[in-house]
Amino acid sequence: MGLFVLADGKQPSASRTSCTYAPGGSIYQVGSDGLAWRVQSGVIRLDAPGAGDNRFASLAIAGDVIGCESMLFGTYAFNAAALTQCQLLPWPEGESMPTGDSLLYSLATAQKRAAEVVALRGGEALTRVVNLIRLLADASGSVVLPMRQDIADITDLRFETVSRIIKRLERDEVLAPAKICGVHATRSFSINMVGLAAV
Amino acid sequence: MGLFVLADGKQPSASRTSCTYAPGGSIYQVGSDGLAWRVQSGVIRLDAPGAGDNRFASLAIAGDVIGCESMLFGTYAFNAAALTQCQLLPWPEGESMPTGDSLLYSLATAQKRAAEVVALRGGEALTRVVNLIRLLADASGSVVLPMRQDIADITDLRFETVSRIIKRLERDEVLAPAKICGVHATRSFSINMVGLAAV
DNA sequence: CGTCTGCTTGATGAGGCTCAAGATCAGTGG
DNA sequence: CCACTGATCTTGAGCCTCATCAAGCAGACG
Repeated sequence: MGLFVLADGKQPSASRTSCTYAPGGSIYQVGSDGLAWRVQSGVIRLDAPGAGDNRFASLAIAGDVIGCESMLFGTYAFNAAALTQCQLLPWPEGESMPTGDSLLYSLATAQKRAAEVVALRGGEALTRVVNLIRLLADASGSVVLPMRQDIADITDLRFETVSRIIKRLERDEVLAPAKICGVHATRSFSINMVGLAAV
Repeated sequence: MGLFVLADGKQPSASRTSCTYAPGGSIYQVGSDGLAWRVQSGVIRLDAPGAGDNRFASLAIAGDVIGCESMLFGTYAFNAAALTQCQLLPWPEGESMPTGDSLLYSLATAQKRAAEVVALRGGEALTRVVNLIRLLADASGSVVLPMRQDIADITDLRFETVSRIIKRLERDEVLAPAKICGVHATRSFSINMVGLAAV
């Protein structure tokens, strides 16, 4: 945890540097005002506020832009929370307004991401969890997962079911626990890519 | 396929007028090039092409912009098909490039729609179908539904399950069949709003 | 040490899937 | 108008996946 750890949602003093959030930290709340952000790393959960509860609405990962509705309406339309450690950069960079191309790119990315999230909520339970792992894995074959309950919210399963599936993937040697300093031991894995493809 | 070929083969009279598609008609295919469109009325299904099959990716209804990725990449990223009779207008209107505000608005709308579609794939079967009906109903309390199979793809249920649920809503007098000329008799309903709210 | 949060695991059963048969609907041609 | 045809919708019976409930375990932290 360094200079820009902001699990409480406060804004950094230097507005053009990236900000880091710890797992579970709230990034912004629906109805409040603030900047739009580009995700540099990590996984962010967007929720639509329901009657008292938070309904999972979407996922944002590296490259996605979140909170841009505040540029149009003045306030955020979702709650955003960090599921893993993540870094955000104010968006757009260097200008007060985004260019047309930049916006178009964000729109296309948002639609692609939405399609992926929709796919995570269909088909068998095992497939859903495996597809989420694929989405969150980095190129080097390691992955830091959100909590079981968050995975359950994303995939519309129960956390017990998610736990059983991940444990099964461990036993089948598709996932191998990989200790990363500061990350809960049950959430960081190295992936057997061949095994994952075979599932 | 030409830009203005309608599902029934007719051509529109002028290029800036809206174009109509019949239920089941293909609007565009992934990889082909063409304009972006704003949906004026009706329901459109976007699919991500999989291995031979079409995986449901998202839904577009009145007000949504579809196909804008072609403005950036030159080709469409999804297959689009009409689920009910629908009208499209080339987008942006009157200009060669959309304004920043127009794009921002489309981005915000897309994210809101994505959250709604995600919600349609979680919770109990009855809730999912009822929420889809709410989404598609017009202000006057009538609704034209897609085919059972398309509803099943959207909600990640089986078409038999969807059929049972809609029939149950009819028996509970939440939905009343409403004959509309040219629409399949099993897809057009008037809604008992009080009954629907009570489900 | 106790407490709290998150994870694992077992037993049980209900909701929705599967398979199968028939009914209805819309279009076509006699 | 009617018969025919293919597509769509309805309904039943049986079964399986996953939800539910419950108990215990593992780390983190004061």
